[in-house]
Amino acid sequence: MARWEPGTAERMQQAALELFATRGFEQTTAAEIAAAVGLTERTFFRHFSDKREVLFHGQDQLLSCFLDGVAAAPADAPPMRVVEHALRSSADYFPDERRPRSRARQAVVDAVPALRERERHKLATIAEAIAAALRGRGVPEPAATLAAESGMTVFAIAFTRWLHEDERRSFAQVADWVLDELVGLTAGR
Amino acid sequence: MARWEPGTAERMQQAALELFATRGFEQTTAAEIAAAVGLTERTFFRHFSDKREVLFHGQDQLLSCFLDGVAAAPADAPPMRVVEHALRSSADYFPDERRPRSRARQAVVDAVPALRERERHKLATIAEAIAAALRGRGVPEPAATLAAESGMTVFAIAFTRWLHEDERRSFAQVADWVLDELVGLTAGR
DNA sequence: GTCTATAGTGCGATAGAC
DNA sequence: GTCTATCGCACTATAGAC
Repeated sequence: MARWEPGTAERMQQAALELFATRGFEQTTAAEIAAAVGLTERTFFRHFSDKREVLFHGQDQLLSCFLDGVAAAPADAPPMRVVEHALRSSADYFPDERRPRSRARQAVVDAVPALRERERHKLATIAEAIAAALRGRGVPEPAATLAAESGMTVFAIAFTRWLHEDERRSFAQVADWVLDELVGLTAGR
Repeated sequence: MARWEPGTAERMQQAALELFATRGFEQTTAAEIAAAVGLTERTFFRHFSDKREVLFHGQDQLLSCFLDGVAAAPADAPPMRVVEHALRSSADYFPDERRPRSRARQAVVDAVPALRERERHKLATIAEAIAAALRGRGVPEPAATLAAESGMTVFAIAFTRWLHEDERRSFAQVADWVLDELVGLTAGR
C-alpha cells in the first residue's frame, strides 16, 4: 500500500479543469483545487510552479513526439520534409478518442487570456527545441528556426481545425492539409 | 502649468527598464518603479494591468504599421505579397537610430521568461489582427492565419538578427532576406 | 508546514484643470 | 460645479523563503 496515491498531479489537473470550466479560472484558487483532491495549497505549488501550469502538465510527451519525428527523418531530407515527419509523429499524441477531452480543455484555455499566453509560450518552447534539433542535423540559420516555427504554426492551426465540431478527418490528415496550404501560399507569391 | 506632468506611462517605462536592467525583474517591485518617478504603486497599476505590461506600452503603434502596410497593398495581391507589404511597413517602426534602445530593452526581455512569454503573446495578437485584415480582403482560412503567422515568424527572426552587433543592414533589408529564405525553404520541400 | 512579500483589486478621498 | 489623475487604505491570492 502506497502512503500517497500515485498520479497526484494528474488528479489535480483533472480537478482544476472541472473547476475552471464551472467557476472560471480567476474565481478558482489553488487551495480549492488542492482541497478537491484532499491536499493542501502547499502541495499544489510543489507540483506546479504556478497556477496556470496545472493545465499544461504532461506536455513533455508532445515534445518527445515531435523530436522523435525529427530523428526518424532521413539524414538527407530537406528541412521542411523533416518538419513534415515531426508533424506526422505529433499526431500520435492526438488519436480520435482524445478529441472530446482536448475540446473541453481548449474551451477553458481559450476563455482565459493568461492561459492562452501560456499555451503560446509552450508551443514556442517546442519550436525552439525543434530548431535546435534541425541545427544539430546541419541546417543553418535562419532556415532552422523558420522551419521549426512554420511547423508549429501548421500544428496550431491544424489542432484548432481538428477540434471543430464538423471535422471528421484525423489530426494527421488535417496537419498534412494545412502544410500543403502553407507550401501553396509561399509558392504563389 | 499642469499639476501632473504628461507622459506618466512613458516615464514609468523608462524607469522600469533601468531598474530591471540593474536589479533584475523579480527584484524590482512595482512600488519602486512608481517611486522612481515620484508616484505610488496604485498609480502604476492604474496605467499598467500588470507588472510586465510596463515594457510593452506603446506597441499599438507597431500594430498600426503592420495594418497600414496591409491596407496599402494592391487589392489583387496574393496573401504573401500583402504580408511582404506589412513587413516593409513595420520597418518604419525600427529606424537605425532605434537600435541601441531596442537592444537594451531586448536584453532585459530575453533574460526573463515571464517577459519572453508576454512578448510572444503580443506578437501573436498582432498576427491575429493581420489575419483578420486578410480575411477582410477575401483571403479564406487557413490561408489568412497561415500568412499572418508566417509574417510574424519572419518579423521575429528578422528583429533578432537586426539587433546582432555585427549586423549592418536596415531592418527592412533583413526582413526581406528572411522572407526570401522562407520562400526558398518551402519551395525546396 | 509556517511565514512573509508582493502582485493586483476595490473603493473612497483629494485636489488640480476646466 | 464636472472631470480626471492621483493617493491611501484594506484586502485576497499567489508564490517563494524559511
